[in-house]
Amino acid sequence: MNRMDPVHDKRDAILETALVLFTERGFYGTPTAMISREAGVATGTLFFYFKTKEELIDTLYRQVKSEAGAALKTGVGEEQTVKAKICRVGKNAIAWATANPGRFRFMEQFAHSPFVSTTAHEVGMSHFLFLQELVRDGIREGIIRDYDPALLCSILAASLAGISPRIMATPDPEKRELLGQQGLAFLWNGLAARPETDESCNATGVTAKRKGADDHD
Amino acid sequence: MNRMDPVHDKRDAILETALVLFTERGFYGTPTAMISREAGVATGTLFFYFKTKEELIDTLYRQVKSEAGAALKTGVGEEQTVKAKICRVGKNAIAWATANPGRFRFMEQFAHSPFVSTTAHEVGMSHFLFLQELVRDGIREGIIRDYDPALLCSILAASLAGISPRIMATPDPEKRELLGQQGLAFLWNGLAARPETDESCNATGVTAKRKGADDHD
DNA sequence: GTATAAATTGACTGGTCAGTCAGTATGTTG
DNA sequence: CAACATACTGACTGACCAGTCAATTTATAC
Repeated sequence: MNRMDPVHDKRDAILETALVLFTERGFYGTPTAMISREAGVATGTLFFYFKTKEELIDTLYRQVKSEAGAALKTGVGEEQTVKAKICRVGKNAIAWATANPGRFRFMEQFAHSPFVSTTAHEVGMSHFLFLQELVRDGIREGIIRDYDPALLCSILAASLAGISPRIMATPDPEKRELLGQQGLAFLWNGLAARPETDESCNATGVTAKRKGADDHD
Repeated sequence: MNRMDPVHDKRDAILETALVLFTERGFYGTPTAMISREAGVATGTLFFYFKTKEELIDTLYRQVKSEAGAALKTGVGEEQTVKAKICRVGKNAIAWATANPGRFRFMEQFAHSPFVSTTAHEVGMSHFLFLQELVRDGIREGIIRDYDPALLCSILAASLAGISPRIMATPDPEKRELLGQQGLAFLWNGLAARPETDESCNATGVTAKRKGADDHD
């Protein structure tokens, strides 16, 4: 009986419920009794699977980070150029956040929180190291500015985290598409050694139109 | 006796202590008794100035956000062009975060936290609305890409928040300066309708060198 | 079927903590 | 001085909650 065993309905229910409640009410704002009740299990069951409440949120954080990292990587291997690869990652990021708003908000909230252990934060980071490699490749090829790769990655990650909520809050799918294109165009032009005046990521179909839906707000 | 009265040593001590403890240990992780003890006042005094613990963190959040907003604005009026103004804001942001790491981390941690009331979050946002106006001006002048201004501001804010910790973690002042220049160059090229290949913000002395200190890490 | 282990239950407890309150000190005003 | 208000104190309390544990059910092995 180990973690690989796929039949742990109650364990999964606890994790899923905790994700929602922690995001809505915070860590200490959510009693373990509430988690177990909502998950439909007894209080003891929670502590059977997770020694402490901290271990629960740590597991959750690791899981979500790992999922997100995997989501960002999908299809990157198929792309030929560094630019296309990075655009793919960007699109993946926005798509993942949009499809998993709960998980995205959980990460957002606990990314800088002291409830999650330092090691969990470090393990979480490790899933995004491939981005740094990608940036280094781009610099080597002369297609990305010769700036500090770690800095570029931080900006990239932070920007994607900044773009996503804006897109998630937009109901109209066309407007969403447009915002996504604009956001990615911004990022690519920030990175690019030879930035383009009017379009970006067009090889993969992401061409940021001037307008489209339109200025409001 | 009101909030304008400058002599409230104990109130100030409570706020300052709470800022540090909340950042280090989280909201529910910090008992009010610990705050009052560390601040050198009685438990009752804390509840004399703040009806509840929530009111304390709300006040704190508003105060820090307002301080940060004011810091970003300094000297912007003196600058002539939109580009110079935006670069000024960027430099101000990095300088403020570096000079006030405690406050920066507090904002970072509680920006997405449910402990801070919705209205406090809204009031906090309002201090940064001038940035959006700046971006609109730039678009009108044709110097900034005609993208959604709110989106551009979100990216700008998120990126600055992403750059700052990296710079704060760099001990060597020269390297710091370089990273700051690179970060601002990234942002400007993301925004600019006519991006520059090799430099940015040079009017105000922020020219991002190719290398300088160097790749390590 | 019997034995052994894993999974699950929920009443219970020991400790913690936000907030109270009755009282004291420190002005301020007439 | 008396009367009144503000500032401040710290022991106390009622509620709440993480984690325990003895007992029960379910699954697996022989």
